[in-house]
Amino acid sequence: MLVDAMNTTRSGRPALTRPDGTPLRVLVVDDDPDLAEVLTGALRYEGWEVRAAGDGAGALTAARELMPDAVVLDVMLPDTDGFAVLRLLHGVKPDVCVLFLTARDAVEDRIAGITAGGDDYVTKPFSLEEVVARLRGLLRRAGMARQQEEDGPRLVVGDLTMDEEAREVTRAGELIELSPTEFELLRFLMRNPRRVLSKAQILDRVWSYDFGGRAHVVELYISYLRKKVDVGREPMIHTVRGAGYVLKPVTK
Amino acid sequence: MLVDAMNTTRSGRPALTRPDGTPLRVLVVDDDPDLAEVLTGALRYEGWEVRAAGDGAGALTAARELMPDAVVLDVMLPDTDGFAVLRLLHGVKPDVCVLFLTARDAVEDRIAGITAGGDDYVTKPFSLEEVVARLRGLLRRAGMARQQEEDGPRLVVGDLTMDEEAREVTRAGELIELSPTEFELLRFLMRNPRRVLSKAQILDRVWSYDFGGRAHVVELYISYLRKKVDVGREPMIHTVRGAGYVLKPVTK
DNA sequence: CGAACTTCTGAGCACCTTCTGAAGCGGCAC
DNA sequence: GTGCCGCTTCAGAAGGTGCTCAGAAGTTCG
Repeated sequence: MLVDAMNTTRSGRPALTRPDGTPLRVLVVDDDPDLAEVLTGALRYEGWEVRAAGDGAGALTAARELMPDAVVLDVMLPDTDGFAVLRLLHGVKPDVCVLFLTARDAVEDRIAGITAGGDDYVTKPFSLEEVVARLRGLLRRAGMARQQEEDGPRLVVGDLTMDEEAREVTRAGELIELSPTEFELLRFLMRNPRRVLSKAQILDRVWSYDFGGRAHVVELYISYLRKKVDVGREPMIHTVRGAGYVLKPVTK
Repeated sequence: MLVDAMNTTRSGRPALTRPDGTPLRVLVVDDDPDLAEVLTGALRYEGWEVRAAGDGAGALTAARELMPDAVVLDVMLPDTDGFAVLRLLHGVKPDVCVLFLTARDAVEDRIAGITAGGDDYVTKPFSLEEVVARLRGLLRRAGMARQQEEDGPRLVVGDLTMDEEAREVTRAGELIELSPTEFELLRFLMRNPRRVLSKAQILDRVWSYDFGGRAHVVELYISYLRKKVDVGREPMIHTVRGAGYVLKPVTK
């Protein structure tokens, strides 16, 4: 029963689970407590079991207890560097997936080789949608996740489809080209179909956590999306005045 | 079921397996822990079962436990040299394949003698694509691997084909001449069709692990490839702004 | 030893993306 | 009907990304 409750995200969506149906286990390692808190919250929202640690030593202890399927790991830690932690983690659990967090201007330094093993990284500042999407991708490719949806890495709402790996979006079979932000916004909408999403919610999920701008950008990007997704067709993106936006399959 | 899950690489590609369908077993022997870690990760990503050792003694112990199909062996080890280890390994498992890792200026004549026996070598610094490709070739030639794909050492995407052994590439039947780096880049793309590959991923996989340069070279080599592969034809190499590159068969 | 090739760097350019501000539109309340 | 508020759209600035060219340095091969 407990397991059953944890099989569902707090948002009501079916959760991505381990093959045996229990929740995926994720360890968050970052020395910034605020950031760790935000990440932890977002991953719990996905229906996953999450623990946090603030340094390499704590990460190792936590990993031994939790035996996580994946680790979200800041490259810059107070006591050690990410590469050493990676080695230790692989010692604890050889098949663990790792998503590195790294500063934008530090991209070049020690990322070399990290993506080679199938692991991935995200540069700060990042959006929560991106972190979650990367993590889902990692877990799916590693065979650690059981796909509850039918067709894997493909999102489908009505005649609108999104292949996350190929980064391909089609409506009624027609290919649609999207900029990175447009793509992420649409992904968020498609992962929450028929649910009204407020501008604040969208801003929190799709834009980086340090974005100072206003909700106006959301309106702007919705209009961009409509031009590419809805133009000349029955609209799927709807405005709910005073509440937000919804993506719905066309009903007749 | 477990075996079945392991028959697939983490990237979703069908794995090269042992004749009985279980994962190939590879032992990595190198005294540089970072390098061993990267190699281990890359080989696991191929869907193989991997163990690592840091010296000759460790290698022997690990070999007795794992009974590997292949060994990736650094010629320079702290306690002994690779050739002595090789003799010991042959004592444990006479038919084991060996891929030597050697410094560029090392004694080439001794290596040459070894390769006559069917084994192979790669000079440091190497790219992971090269190590993986050599290993696949070794295992295939030794009859230790069952090819899950139909036609063995030949990659096909749309009307583009690559014979890895002959180093021959054709598009629509026409022969295309490529430089070594161009060839390896295209191989990586062809082994991951319809998947967006980031520049960092490409850099990690196709360029040597000690390459300090920037992602700019990837753009440059993509442009070289386009000139040879896509020129005057329907393009197969596509740029996904802000994400990376994809190789796709032409769709109409 | 020289020629051809391969690899990589740097600079310049064009285009794309993102975001701001301002004007326009439309529904809803009064 | 009128005015207000929320949403939409336009136009443009600023910065970023990717492509290409030219050339330097290193390598291979005859």
